[in-house]
Amino acid sequence: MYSIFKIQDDIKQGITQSYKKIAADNGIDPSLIPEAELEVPKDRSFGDYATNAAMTSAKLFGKKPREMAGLMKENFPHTEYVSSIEIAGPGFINFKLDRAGLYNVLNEIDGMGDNFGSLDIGKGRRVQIEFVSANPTGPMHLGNARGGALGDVLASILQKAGYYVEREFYINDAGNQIEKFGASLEARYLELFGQDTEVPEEGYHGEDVVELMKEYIEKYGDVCLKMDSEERQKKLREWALEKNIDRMKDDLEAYGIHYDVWFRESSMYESGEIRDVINELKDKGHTYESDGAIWFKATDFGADKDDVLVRANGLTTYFASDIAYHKNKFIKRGFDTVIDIWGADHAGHVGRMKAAMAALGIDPDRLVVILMQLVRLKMGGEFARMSKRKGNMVTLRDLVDAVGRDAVRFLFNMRSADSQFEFDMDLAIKESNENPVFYVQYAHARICSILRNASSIGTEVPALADVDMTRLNKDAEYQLMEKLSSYPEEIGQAALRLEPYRITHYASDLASLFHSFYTECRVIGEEEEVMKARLVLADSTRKVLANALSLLGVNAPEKM
RNA sequence: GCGCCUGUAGCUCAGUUGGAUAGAGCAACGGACUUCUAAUCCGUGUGUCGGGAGUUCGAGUCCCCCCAGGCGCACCA
Repeated sequence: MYSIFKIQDDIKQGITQSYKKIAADNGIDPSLIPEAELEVPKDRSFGDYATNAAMTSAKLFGKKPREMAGLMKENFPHTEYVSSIEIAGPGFINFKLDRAGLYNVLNEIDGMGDNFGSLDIGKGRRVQIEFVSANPTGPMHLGNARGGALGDVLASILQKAGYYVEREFYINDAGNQIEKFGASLEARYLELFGQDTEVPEEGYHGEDVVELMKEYIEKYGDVCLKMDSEERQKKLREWALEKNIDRMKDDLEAYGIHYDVWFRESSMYESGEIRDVINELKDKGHTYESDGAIWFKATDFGADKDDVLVRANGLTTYFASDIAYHKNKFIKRGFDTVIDIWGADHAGHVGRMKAAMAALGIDPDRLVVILMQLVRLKMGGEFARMSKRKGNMVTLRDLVDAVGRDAVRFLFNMRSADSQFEFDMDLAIKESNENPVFYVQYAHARICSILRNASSIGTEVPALADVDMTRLNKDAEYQLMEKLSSYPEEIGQAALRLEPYRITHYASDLASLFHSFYTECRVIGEEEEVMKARLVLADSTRKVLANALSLLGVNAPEKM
């Protein structure tokens, strides 16, 4: 167990003991007492930890908050880590820690290596996280880039927290949009042979479709000219889909994302799973027919409206596929929890999907949908309107090429999913030197530089047993150690609350404390014992920075 | 019209699930390199927390009503 958790437990137990004693003295039923809550005071000069326990329990004990706090302080047992207790404000109890307890973190980092920060709160539970899942009808856009950064890092965090995690990409390679894609391909194909055709109004008008057909003609010439339209579209569609899927894989790999599973919607048509799930819902009486279509009664399960499973023309909807897909995740593959990352424009879909899960007997709480607010691109001081169908968009690939993989991943993980993201392209490219990611990477490179210089004068990072850690006694050093020791807690928070942005913030904070330490405390050239202790501290910081950056999928350079 | 998300410093955003005097980065200004990387550090200030009412010892945070922006409200995905 990490020392930070031991210390917190220590204080919580102290509070509980104190409570019990006071309860006994006053004849109060101890089971009524609320559980102690620890918090970190906003102003650290108050102490390392604080509790509002006296204020929340004052009423129960029939005392004034400050009086209650005084009693609790008197009855607080002696513990290993707490060095002083003070009462302040309306009745806060502030705890200061014995700073020697902080040195433990250096041992933990040394002993655990890359596993430092790992937790077992997941207890091996199986989590699937599905993200990006862009239509294979063209290149991926900025929203996909955001979803990719969020999903990939969240997956890493959950793994670190002890969950079994699979990353999955759902390929919509069937259905209505794919038909339109085929029609668009055909139009461009014929157009390239001089025929007078037009891309359908609702089709895909982007230049990438033309490029695809040029490439196809280069390879296969006019073989599709003499086919009938249906066959031709099928041929072109199948070829283009594979092409696009391969390209998405390449682009995502370049972005640092690797999926465990690429799941095709079409596979569920072949296996019959879509038909089966529709029949299951029918059999259970959760459907009805209206205007020739088959509807799912989502409103029976709390959704705000029903939705169509089978259209009047006999074709199944995306919704039907998605139900079958999620049943596959939960039932066939047995995931305990499924996390989907969707754009905010799919918000209306959430209630109906959960309703469908409930109808299938799956606890809807096991499906967690993270709604990501949309990304707006600012270029030349204006917000660009983008559309895949119109083809006037900046792609994920463009972004990664222009701004750099590290910066893009870091930037997208700086904000919570439910804030809108304004991506200023000009700023990202022009002023990328002022990007926060470089600040963190620079801290890492600086440490590496110290270690190199030390090595060049014959000094390596010493074994911990040979180091007098009490030589680390400056404020900058204590603050750095405090931050290092809070890393596991930060992982836990990020995992439980599904908030990857906590890790970018943590990395920035840690880098900042290191830069301050660097300015205030020299390493090389100091007295031998001080140098050794600081080498260990610097190296520990380097390891944790690299650890956090690796969760983010961002490089930790040794030189910059 | 209804539902979801958002509104906090000039800009971009945090705010530990209701706690103490509301924070950080950027931008602006002033300092700091003969010494381990100045992509750095130190200092300076700015808030009707969109507005109004309410809940209580205590509200940026919770309830209600408005205002503004984004996204939905398809036999599209």
